[in-house]
Amino acid sequence: MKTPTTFPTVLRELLRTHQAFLSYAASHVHKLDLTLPQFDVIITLGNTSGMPYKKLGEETLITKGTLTGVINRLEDKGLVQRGASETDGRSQIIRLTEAGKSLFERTFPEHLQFINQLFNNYSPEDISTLEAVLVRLREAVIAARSEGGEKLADETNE
Amino acid sequence: MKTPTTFPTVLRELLRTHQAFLSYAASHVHKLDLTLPQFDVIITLGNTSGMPYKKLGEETLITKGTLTGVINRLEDKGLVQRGASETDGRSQIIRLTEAGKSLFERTFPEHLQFINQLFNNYSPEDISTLEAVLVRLREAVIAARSEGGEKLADETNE
DNA sequence: TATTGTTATACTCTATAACTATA
DNA sequence: TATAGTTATAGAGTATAACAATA
Repeated sequence: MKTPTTFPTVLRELLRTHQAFLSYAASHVHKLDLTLPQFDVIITLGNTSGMPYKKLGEETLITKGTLTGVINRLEDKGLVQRGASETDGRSQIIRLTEAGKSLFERTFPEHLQFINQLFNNYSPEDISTLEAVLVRLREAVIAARSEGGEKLADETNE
Repeated sequence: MKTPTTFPTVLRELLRTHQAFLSYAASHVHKLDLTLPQFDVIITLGNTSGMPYKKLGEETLITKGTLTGVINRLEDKGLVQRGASETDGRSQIIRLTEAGKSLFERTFPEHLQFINQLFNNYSPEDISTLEAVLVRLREAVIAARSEGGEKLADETNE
């Protein structure tokens, strides 16, 4: 009698939707010969004039050791490039190359089209509701994460 | 002038929330010495009396070659076990061991508590809205996936 | 012949920690 | 001393294809 009955469904839906979405997104991205993290870097850099390595890691949630490899592969593909920072000798600025920009501009609308298609039968209100809910959800996640999650055990049986 | 302005925000939110959620969920699950796919298998098998290998793969969206490895590792940890099918000599039934059940029962409520915490300041209406939106979203994803995504190119430049 | 699951291969991501070079 | 990024290592997931056993 400890397990609440209100939330399991949302949890399941959230996880399953996640999975379905990620799985489809991955197959979509693979057609571009990119992995999900690689594509993430591309769209994060898209419409910017580049950003420091460190910031890129924070935005994409890719840890620094991993990020080096991801960027290397994108560099090998000619999609991004590293440049020195003007202000900090330790820092690297990562930006899209022309090829990278072109890829971004070609694929981002397509990606939006894909999303668009998913939201086909949603009313504008549905969309703004979803958006609002997602924003709050993310903030809650981030808050929970920075609390270290120790609170979890506290109230487990209530 | 091609990029619509209505959906990018939802897309960003969706992706970022995904990431934040997955990232936190992963760190949460790692405390149990499990990976996300492994935990996925555990909760998929939880509250069931086991299911065929094939069905497990369909539920978790893990492809068969990969699933063998995931199950092997869970078997090494003593959390799941394989059994022969009564009706089909080719088929394997995967179920939780006692240790696996105990883990599930211990951690699932905690997981719910984690989710619960995220939805702390949500009204029941918010939750049912989110849930309904997620269900529709997933259905759309699945529909899009089974269409093979070829439609994507069709209307890309409009 | 088709299907279930395993094996094999090659690549990518992940976490972690040691290391360098700048600050 | 602290920070930015790289390098090294080991483990795990991924896609793909070839394979064995059963249907």
